[in-house]
Amino acid sequence: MRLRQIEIFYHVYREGSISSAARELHVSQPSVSKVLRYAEDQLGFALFRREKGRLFATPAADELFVEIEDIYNRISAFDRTTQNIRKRKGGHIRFGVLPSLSLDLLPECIATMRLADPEMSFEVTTLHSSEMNLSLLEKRCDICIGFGNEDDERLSSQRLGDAELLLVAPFGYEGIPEGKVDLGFLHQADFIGLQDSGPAGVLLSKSMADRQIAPHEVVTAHTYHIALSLVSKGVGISVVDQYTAASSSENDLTKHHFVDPLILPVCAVSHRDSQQPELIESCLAALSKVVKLMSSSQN
Amino acid sequence: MRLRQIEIFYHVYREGSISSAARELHVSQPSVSKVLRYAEDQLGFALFRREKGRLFATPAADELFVEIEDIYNRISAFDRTTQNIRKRKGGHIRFGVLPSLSLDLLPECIATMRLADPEMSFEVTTLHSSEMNLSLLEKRCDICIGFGNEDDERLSSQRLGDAELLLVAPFGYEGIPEGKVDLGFLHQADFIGLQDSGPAGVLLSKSMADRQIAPHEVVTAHTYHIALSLVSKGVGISVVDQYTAASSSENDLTKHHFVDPLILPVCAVSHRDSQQPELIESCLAALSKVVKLMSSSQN
DNA sequence: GCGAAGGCATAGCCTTGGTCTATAACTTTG
DNA sequence: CAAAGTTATAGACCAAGGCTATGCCTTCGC
Repeated sequence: MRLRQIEIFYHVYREGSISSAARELHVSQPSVSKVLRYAEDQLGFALFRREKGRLFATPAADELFVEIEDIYNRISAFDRTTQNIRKRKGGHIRFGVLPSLSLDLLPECIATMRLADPEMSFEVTTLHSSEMNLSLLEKRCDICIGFGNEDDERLSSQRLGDAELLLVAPFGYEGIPEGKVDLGFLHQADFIGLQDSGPAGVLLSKSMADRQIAPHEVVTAHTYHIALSLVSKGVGISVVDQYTAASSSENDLTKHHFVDPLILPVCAVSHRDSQQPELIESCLAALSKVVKLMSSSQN
Repeated sequence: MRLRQIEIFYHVYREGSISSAARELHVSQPSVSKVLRYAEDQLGFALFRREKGRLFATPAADELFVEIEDIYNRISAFDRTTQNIRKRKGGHIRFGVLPSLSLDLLPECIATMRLADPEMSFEVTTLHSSEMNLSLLEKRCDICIGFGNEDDERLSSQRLGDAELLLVAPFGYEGIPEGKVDLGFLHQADFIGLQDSGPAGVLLSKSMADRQIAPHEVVTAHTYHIALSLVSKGVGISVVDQYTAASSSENDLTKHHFVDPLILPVCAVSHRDSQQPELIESCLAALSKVVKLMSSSQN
């Protein structure tokens, strides 16, 4: 079936009539009539029964429409994408970024880059650490930003700056010292852990294991949002990176640095043989600048 | 962009070369070359850079491919559907059925109907009670089977038979009487409830509320499978319909009728103005027969 | 360094999908 | 019974997309 035939079937089915489908598509009625008829010939079965000069969908048409509706919507989306590409003046970068960095760090970076070059456009997808490499290799993204390094010959990684893990506790949580907190404070404490938290989780677990610190994990949350909400409700304390902590809208919690800071590299990873190396390069430079600025202003 | 252009772009991108895409598509190389060039002209931007007689995907091509890959897969699926329709000899019925009826009752029905007419073909989707009406009205299904009646002018419902709710308990659960059990047995018992369990849940809650029976709901499960697994592990007791109980692979549990049986109608609902009323009618007759047979053999 | 092999592009030709206008036939409605 | 709506057919036309033949460029092996 040709695309035009799919398009016409879609409209005729929805409108229930050839004439109004033709009006909707801004073509003549015989044109639609002929294409539809031709499509049926090719398919080898009827899509509509003609009765008393009216159309009635056959069971086969009902069945096909279920699939076609979906295809049609995607093609419309695709057409919009081509329009966007055509209208673009400057470069276009597709970011893949950790959910925790998507609310604070990346918007800040994009705002800055847009100031430098208002013609540029951007696209942002949130990804988990484990999805980033594949996404870059399949060229679904141009730059991924996360914690930690790539592990693939075809990718190149650049350290943008550091992210520190902070202790977050409900406001007025008892026993928290002024100033910095020792990691040992977590021992036996009611703790809210994060499932699938990638490099940040690995660093924290490892640091605790080294010193044989074992918190009492009362809840394992699936998102940072839930974890922080639980903290602010007094369920327990937790440890998250500084960007997550900063972007949180919860205000019933306090943030604390550790005596021996837990530092994660914030890295931007990109494909080595990008088709637009200068553009990527300038983005990475801008990102690096913004991250350093944000880190210093936060302390 | 034409469908043929999408197809050709898809293969050229994947193969990385016009010639091998042409071989894959069983057409000549100049043909592919020309269509691709034409597509680029229409789009208004290049999809590939030609360098030293080789092709290199542009960033725009990377971006479009992400969407096209998906569309292409769906069109392939659509083509398979049209092939299936063309090859069909007898009728075709699309069932929408509750998960709990999909493992035992419906397969039995389909087996019986295929014996009666080996030319018929079937399609089965599992749906929740709340989705059935919409699915019928949008003609995504021909017949839906669930507990309870339709509530729409355009649909017609037929009672196939009854389903009884049964008490399921771990093997050797203490205090269960021989023979039938009173609903009051549930009072204060460790109970495994079902979230979103539709008419069955409504009937049970209502019966319990009438008699002020309040079990201690220790777990709320999201699927019958999990609930029955929990029961067999001794976590508590539960109440499910007879078909779910019959289809369960758990063998560490016992099933018990209630003194005052909780009966739900098993109903088949279909669209009033179906395009194949005789077919639907004969299916409903067969369904009704099988359900009655199964009910009697189970008791 | 040169010929062979393989990649892409162009030219010329043909088939067919999809458009139009004009017209006919049939149904429903006033 | 005419008016207005529907679908179908006929004939003309254009462009999308297929083919063969050919040429040019790059890369590879001798």
